[in-house]
Amino acid sequence: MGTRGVSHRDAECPVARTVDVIGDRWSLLIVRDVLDGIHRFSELQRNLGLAKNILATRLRELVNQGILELVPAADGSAYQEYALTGRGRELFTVIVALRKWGEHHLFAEDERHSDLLEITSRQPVELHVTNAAGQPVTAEDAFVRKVSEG
Amino acid sequence: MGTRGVSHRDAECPVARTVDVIGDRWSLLIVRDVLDGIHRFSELQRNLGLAKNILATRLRELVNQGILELVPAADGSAYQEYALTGRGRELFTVIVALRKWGEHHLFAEDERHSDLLEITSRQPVELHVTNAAGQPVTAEDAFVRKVSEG
DNA sequence: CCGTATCCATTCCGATACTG
DNA sequence: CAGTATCGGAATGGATACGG
Repeated sequence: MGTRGVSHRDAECPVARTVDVIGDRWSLLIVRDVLDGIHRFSELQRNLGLAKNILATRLRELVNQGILELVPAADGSAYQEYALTGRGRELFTVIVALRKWGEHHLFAEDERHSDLLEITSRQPVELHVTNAAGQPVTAEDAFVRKVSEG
Repeated sequence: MGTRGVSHRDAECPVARTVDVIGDRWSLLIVRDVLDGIHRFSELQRNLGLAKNILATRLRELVNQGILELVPAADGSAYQEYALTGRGRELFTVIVALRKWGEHHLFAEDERHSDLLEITSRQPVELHVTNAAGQPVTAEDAFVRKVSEG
């Protein structure tokens, strides 16, 4: 990631830059796992089921991007573990958006999936696109203003 | 996409399924462009700057996934163009999440980027993760309940 | 436990040429 | 205009062996 660089026309598009940073097959799943409390290399490897060299590469890139950081292990062991930075933690919204879309469109009626719940209420977390007044905004209600259009 | 299949442990995770469907380098950018009103093959190719064969493959997969569909060209020409299905249009929230994160974390202070505005108010669109009462929920306030944990 | 080094297979991508 | 066919190179992924 980050090595390819966004195409010329996409230099000003935040979507393109984000995809360039975390738009591969593993980065978002790693972030998801760390958000879920999986911090150790071996746990990540076991849970994701990918080869160690690939995991090591992705983790290094995520650290380089300032999304993860290495911190002393919480259990007091001699090792380090991976934690989200502030920037990484804010990928929460991206994970939630992916999750909600998948829940709605990639599961059959009778098929069960994991749920993202608020800890206190134990009710599902919601995601809303709104205007400044808090009213819902759909794709049809919005447009992209380019930089050149001031 | 969709050919690799989610790993065994991830079968119940909507995030993993979504990444498996649209988690490559081009699909989300194609969806972004179609959301922005770019519907024709040649326009997509020019705007994204990718080879025609790759674009053709991606478009075919997105159609197979029920995210895009071919419809008669709006300008009355003999050709067809690509339009979002309902399922595809709902990727709007994913695009907004990617955009917002990119705006905040991948642009310097003095660097300009395109903006996503509500048409009527011309104010930036907002994204909120909330509980059922509409109160903000952060990553620390939420947890994933697995299917096995009923 | 947490990686790195190596090797190989597969996939992905870009450029080009071609077709209806 | 909207693709398909082909080819070569690059990136990615997986398995295994090894080291601090």
